[in-house]
Amino acid sequence: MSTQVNLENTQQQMRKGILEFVILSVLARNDAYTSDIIAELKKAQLIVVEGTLYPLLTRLKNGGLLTYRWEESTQGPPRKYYALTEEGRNFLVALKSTWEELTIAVDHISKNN
Amino acid sequence: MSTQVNLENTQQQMRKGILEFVILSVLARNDAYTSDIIAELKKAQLIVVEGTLYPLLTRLKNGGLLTYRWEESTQGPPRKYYALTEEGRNFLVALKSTWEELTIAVDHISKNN
DNA sequence: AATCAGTACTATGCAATACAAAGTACTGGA
DNA sequence: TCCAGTACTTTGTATTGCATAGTACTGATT
Repeated sequence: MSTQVNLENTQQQMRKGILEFVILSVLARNDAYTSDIIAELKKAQLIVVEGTLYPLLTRLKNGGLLTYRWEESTQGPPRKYYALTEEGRNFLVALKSTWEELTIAVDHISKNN
Repeated sequence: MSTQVNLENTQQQMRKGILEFVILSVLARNDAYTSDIIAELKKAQLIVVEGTLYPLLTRLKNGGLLTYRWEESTQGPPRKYYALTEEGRNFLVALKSTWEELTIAVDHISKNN
C-alpha cells in the first residue's frame, strides 16, 4: 500500500471541492465569523481547519460571494463577520443543484455493487 | 467574479476526491477496460476523461487495489482489463462508509438553509 | 506598566488530483 | 502500404485542503 492510496488521504481528497458549498450554506443562515463556522461544521462532523478556512473565505470574498464587517468582541480581538451577497446566494443555489446531481450519480454507481 | 470562483471550476473541484470511490465501484461489479469504465460513468452523468482515468487506474494498481490482464480485441489493439483485488474490495467498503458520512454531513448543513 | 493566555486573522509551502494536450502503439480495412 | 479508429501513456497546469509559522488584539494578572 503506497502512501498515496490510504483512507485518510482519500477522505481528505473527498473534502476537496465541497467546502465552498458547505461554507456558503453555513453563511446562508446567519452571518458568522470563523470560529462560529468551524464550530458549526464540527457539529455536523465536518472538521475544517483555519489554514483552509481563512484563504477560502478570502477567495469567496474576492469573488464577490461574501462581504464582511468588523465587530468588536468582549472576549478578545475584533471579529470579522461574513455574510452572503446576492451573488453568493445565487451561486449557492447552483452549487446545491450540482451537489445533488453529483450525489445521485455517485449513489447510482455505488449502489450497483 | 474572478476566474477562480465560477460554477464550472467548482463542479470540477467537487469531482476531485470521489473518483477513486467511483472507479472502484464500477470495477466491483465487473472487470472492465477504460472505455467501458468511461461509458459506465457517462451513463450515470459522470463525465471522466482519459487524462484523469489512466493515471488514476495506474495509481490504484500500484497501490495494490487493482490488478489487470491483457485481452486481445477484434476491434482494435489489446485491452487492459482491470479487476479489484481483495484489498481493493476492503478499501471500497471503507470508502463507501466515508462517502455516506460525508453526504450526511453535507446534507445536514445544506438542508439548514 | 509589563506580561501572559486566549482569541482572531494572515500567509505560505506542500501534497494530491482532475484535466487538457501531446504522444506512442495496435489492428483491420481500404 | 497507408489510414482511421481504438487503446494506452505521459506530462504540465490549475486548484485546493492542510500544516505550519507568524502577526495582532484584548482583558486579566502580576
